[in-house]
Amino acid sequence: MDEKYYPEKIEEKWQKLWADDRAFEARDDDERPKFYALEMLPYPSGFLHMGHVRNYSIGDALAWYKRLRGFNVLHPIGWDSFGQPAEQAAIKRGIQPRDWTEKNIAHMEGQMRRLGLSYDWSRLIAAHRPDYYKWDQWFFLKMLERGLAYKRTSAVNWCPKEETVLSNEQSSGGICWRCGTQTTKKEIEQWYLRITKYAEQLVKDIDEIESGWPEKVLKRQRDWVGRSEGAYIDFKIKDHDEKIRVFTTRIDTIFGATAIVVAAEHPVLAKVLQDSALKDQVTDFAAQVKAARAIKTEDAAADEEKLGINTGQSAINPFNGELLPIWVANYVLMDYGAGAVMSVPAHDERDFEFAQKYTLPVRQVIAPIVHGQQSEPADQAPGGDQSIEMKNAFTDYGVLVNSGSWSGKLSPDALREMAEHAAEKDFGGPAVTYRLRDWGISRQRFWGAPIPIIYCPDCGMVAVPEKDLPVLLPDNAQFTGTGESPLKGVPEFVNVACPKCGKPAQRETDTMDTFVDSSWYFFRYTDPHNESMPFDSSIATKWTPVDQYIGGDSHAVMHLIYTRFWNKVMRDMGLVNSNEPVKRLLTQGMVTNRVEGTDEFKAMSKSLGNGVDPDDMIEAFGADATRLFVLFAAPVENELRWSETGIEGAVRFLRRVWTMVYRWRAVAGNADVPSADFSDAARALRRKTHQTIARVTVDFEKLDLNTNVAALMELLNALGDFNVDPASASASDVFAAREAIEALVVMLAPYSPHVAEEMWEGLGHAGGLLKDAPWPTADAELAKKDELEIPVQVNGKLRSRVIVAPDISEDELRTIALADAKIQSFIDGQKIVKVIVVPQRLVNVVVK
RNA sequence: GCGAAAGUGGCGGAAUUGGCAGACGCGCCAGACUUAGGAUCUGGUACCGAAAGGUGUGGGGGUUCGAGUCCCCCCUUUCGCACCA
Repeated sequence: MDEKYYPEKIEEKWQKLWADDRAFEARDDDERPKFYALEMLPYPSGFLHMGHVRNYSIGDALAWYKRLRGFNVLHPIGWDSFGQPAEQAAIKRGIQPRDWTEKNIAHMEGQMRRLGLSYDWSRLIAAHRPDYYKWDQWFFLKMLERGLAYKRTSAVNWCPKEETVLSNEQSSGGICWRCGTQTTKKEIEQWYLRITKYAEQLVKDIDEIESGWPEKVLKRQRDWVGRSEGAYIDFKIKDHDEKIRVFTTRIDTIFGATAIVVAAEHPVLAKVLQDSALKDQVTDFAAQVKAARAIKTEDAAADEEKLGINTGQSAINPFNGELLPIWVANYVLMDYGAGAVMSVPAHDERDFEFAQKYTLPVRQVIAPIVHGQQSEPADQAPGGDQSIEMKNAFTDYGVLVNSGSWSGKLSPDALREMAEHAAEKDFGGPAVTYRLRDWGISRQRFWGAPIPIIYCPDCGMVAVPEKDLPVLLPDNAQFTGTGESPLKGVPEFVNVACPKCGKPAQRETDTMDTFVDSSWYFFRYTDPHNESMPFDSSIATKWTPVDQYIGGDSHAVMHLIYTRFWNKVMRDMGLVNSNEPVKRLLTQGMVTNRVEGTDEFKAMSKSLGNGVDPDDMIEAFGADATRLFVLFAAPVENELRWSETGIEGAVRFLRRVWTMVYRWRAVAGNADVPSADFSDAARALRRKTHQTIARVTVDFEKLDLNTNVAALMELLNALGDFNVDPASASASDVFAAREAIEALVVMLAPYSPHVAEEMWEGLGHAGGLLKDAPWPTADAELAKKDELEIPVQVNGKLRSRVIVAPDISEDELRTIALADAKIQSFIDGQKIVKVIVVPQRLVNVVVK
């Protein structure tokens, strides 16, 4: 240990020692309790950014902490290395995605190592390497066997000029991002995974993770699945054999239905319109709606004017036999519920708006409950059924009116009983719908795992046999940027013998969505070199579920719902035991920086020019200070505003710790508890030491890392206040200082591991690594104060403080407080109404 | 439009969950050491006031001996959802 702190020197030293020692490799046969700390695996874009640094600093601090607490810690890292940017780079620069990706990985891995992150590098994985994506393909085949993977045609965004498929983002506003042509929808065949089969579990099992996941993420998961309880009702169509099925969550309002409205795509239209005079008109309208929808961005939909047309046909309300006109309208969607609704203008805002526009009758059938009593509907005689004036739809629950024999019932009862009635009479019944759609995984792209399917002219669609996996991506694809899968242009890839009959056949040229790779990667970490299975079930069961997962909340829906789905599939395959893959989730906040020339803080980005390069920070301040600052500057879930002066403060702190350790290093050797009494100053220091240990330990469990660092700073300040010269210190003073310093160094390790290791060595612990040191233990007795300063209030205002023994009785405390001269002067002749004594806390004298 | 969360010094943020508001750091001010200081160290720093004291956690009301914390209304900001029947 040098006299001065030179980050670059010691950081390199310890990184090398850790690597040589393979210090952070987890062992499957370690008997200690396990802890799985995981950060979301990065995309190898080329450079680490500050968001990564924050993410990994949090994860690494936790991994270090758990290691020091005696856990067998698994802390792995890998690369989400399939995906679009590699293909874009290939198109732009005429290089192969593989070369671009590998180069980026090499560079970013160097950056990670310079940060000194304590990963188990022996478990590194990368999605684009065949030993990984082989198992994507294997899982696909297993899902195919289980009926969980299937192919169907569906509408995608299509640019008619370039003849290519576009993602939603690429056709934003209905305009092709490259050529500006108006895009259309096109039906193409795509592979899907049947995630909807798990919709119910994806909602229900939230109970299991409720305590460990952020509320807002759980809400978004629930919303995404969109479970909705209600009822189906079949409306017979007059003069036809057809029925229209409707889904509603408000069957209690069915007597208020004044129309049936169906989606433009509804198949029943063709049937009921066959002989209708209105056929052409309605068909034209439906076509217009479909065309408009194809070019609409999704967020514009809600603002769109409601449009409809009467088909001239009628449906029969099974509850009262009433005839309802059948309309087609743009606000009814084919892909939700049944693609048709009963329109109840009085009690649904959308139906109300629609009814106003087309002057459909509004009939109130739910009355609000006022003071526990039913009130009569306004402007309407009891029992009447005429259309009435309403200013808004009344959408709350209430009491049924104008609803035949159901009148007088409360909405919640009516919902249940009317659905049961529909079931008994066989025209409907209780039903649950979900917004969740099956997961389309086909991509007409090169840089992904090939879908292991072969099309044979004789045998049809044939799964690639397991023994033939992996289906390798070729090395020589051409990237034209037309949007066609580049694999189509590689005959060696496409042309293959049919595995069944041996005749010439063709491979599927679509590749998988990269979310497939990231759905199960953290299971692969548990057994990354397995050549016969994605992972050994018993090993994965030992390590999973993940104890703490850390990442950005941009993945609150997609990735996390896919990985929860995948976990459940793997459970049903017998590969894992748990229902949920992740016990605790932390969504860390963004790292922002001032945008040049403004007062605004925005996420660091190249285009805004407000990015900060981690390498520059490491060079200027060291990895330890960079990491420390990132964790100290804000609570982990908050936005983190970058500050150059802030990071200087972190360096300053580390330097002061260093100086303190250096001062005491020589005399800090004796670990025996001295027989002589501790001075007041030494007792105060020990109190602070033990209070800090207790506080840091609690805060770590809550991941309150910013207050944790503050506690360490306080401990250093207390050491500064302990104004004793090491050269002439008594044995008890040396002991107290040593205790504080060693605790400080060990507790600093999760934040700034290099400097902590160096100081630990400087304190005479040469030979062993700090990671094997024991976490300090808080002694509650030593942490106790030997006197308390109790605030004394008069009428709730602070007027004085008294110093008392911690074990003072309530009566004594009251007496001492009342005897206080200042308090006396404030009471001064007034009558004492009562005295509130909160033991250990405060006294409040109430006077009048 | 609907829903949720959050508003605390010049700034990032603390506050044992109803009990001393502003821990810790940044910044700023003063001093020391220095040829020098964008280094280091010491002290100060919510606001008003010379002081006694008063005021203070977005605004207004309420509950309570006591409210940053609980309840009601309003304002602002951020995020999420967006015709989901």
